[in-house]
Amino acid sequence: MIVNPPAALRSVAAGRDSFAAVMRLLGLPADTSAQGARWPVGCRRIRALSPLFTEGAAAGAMYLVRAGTFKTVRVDADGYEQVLGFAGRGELLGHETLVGLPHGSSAVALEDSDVCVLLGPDLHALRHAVPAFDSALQRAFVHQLQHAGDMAELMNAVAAEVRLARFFVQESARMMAQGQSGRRLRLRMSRRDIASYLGLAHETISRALGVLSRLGCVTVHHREIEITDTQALAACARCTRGRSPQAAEAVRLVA
Amino acid sequence: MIVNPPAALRSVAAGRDSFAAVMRLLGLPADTSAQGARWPVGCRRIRALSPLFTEGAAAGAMYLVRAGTFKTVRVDADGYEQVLGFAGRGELLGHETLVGLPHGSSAVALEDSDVCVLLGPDLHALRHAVPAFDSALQRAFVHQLQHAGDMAELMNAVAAEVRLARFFVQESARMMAQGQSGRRLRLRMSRRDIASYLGLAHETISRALGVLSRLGCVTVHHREIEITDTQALAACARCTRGRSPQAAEAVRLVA
DNA sequence: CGTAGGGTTGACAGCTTTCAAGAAGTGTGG
DNA sequence: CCACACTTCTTGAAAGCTGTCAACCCTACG
Repeated sequence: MIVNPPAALRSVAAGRDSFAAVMRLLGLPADTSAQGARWPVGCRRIRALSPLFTEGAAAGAMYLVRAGTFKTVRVDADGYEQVLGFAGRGELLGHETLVGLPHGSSAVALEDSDVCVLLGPDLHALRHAVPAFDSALQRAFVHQLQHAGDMAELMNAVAAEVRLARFFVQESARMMAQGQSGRRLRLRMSRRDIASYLGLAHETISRALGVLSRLGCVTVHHREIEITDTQALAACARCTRGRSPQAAEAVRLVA
Repeated sequence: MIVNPPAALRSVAAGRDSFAAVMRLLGLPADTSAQGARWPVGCRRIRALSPLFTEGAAAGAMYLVRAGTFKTVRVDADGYEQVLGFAGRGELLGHETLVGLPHGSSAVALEDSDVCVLLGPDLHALRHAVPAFDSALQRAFVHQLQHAGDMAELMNAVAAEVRLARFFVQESARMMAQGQSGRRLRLRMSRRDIASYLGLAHETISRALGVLSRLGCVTVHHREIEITDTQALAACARCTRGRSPQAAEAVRLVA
């Protein structure tokens, strides 16, 4: 059942890891005695700004982020780059592999990153051989589907600061889910990426950052965001329509 | 393995169907001799405007739409109703059931509808017993994940007419995927639902309809939409930033 | 040292939101 | 069958926010 990786994968392989490591990354008990635990899994190192896979290409493997961050993007008919989401440690990329469809989006590394490579054939074999893995896969899918709802929530908010505040809240939650503090966000993506993700112009992101900063919600140093007032940030994120009264005041004071 | 449905389900049951019917709805060959083909499947009839399930409730079953249309909605912290999507014949609802999570959104019938009920325990059993069913489920998940990308595309467009045009294009594609003509769209949802789905005010939907109508892309009669110029509609849907020149002209002529 | 890319800020035009009112369709009860 | 109430849809006008264009600062890098 062990498959030799195709030449394209082997040439960039950065070593091998055991399947047990994959299970750990998926948040499962690392039962090294379980079936398939010793199954060798290929790894790839992707340099910053390099693509892991490209939209439209045949999906030969699914990837599990071991370290680093990726953005998934889709290029519109008129050449506009739409950011669909960001993936960090423990998240899956390339789910199309499971059903033999081509990749629906590209994945680009935002920093030097490491991924585990789950080849298509192995994927099916492991899913049947290791029920816990299958469950984890289903859980990851459901989480991603719920994330789609979160995205709608982001776009639903009309005011720019509200969208940005919701983005920070979601990122903070993601950090905390990984056991980190959640008060400090180190953004790996550019303002332009955030803008594309939130459906705004990148200049608007700058301005919205200024507003949230003036509100006392966050302090901004380049790409380091510190959430100084969780309550205020949450309050700002809560209002769906228009701006929050305080935010309007903060804007008025500058003008 | 056959499970008695809980009383809550039994009380609204609208009959039973065979598992082969489920397979057919999922686009699989109706191999009545296959394992599990005779497995009885409960059905429910949902009246217009009634909920199939509610956000936050424990997910006891997954549902396959046999007839009718549903909208999936999530209520924001401030009470605003966000429409996440629409589901028609052959589409799945309540995927959280697979992993034992509560429903992340509510599903409301837009017209009198029928669904097949796939109870949680049965789901797991069938997935293992019938590989083709498992594959179909994975395929449905991947499709839904790709649909999340389409949604980002919708929200990404800045101009209201462009969003609406993309919505029509997607709806038309969905009709055609079901073997229908795709030129006539019978909208089951209100303007307000479309507005929520597209992240716009419902008044803006009315105005955007007027623009597309004046452009000759579509003709509007209440909730009946006829696509009169597929090319022009696609052209309008294509431009990501701002309005198309023709659309701007159409708006200018009125004023 | 010069270039390139990322980030910030300003000014203006343009589009959407909001508030408001009216028209049109739907359903119920007498 | 009609009248009434109710919801949906449409249209108008003003205010406000974002997009765009532009200039500028800063850092990284060759």
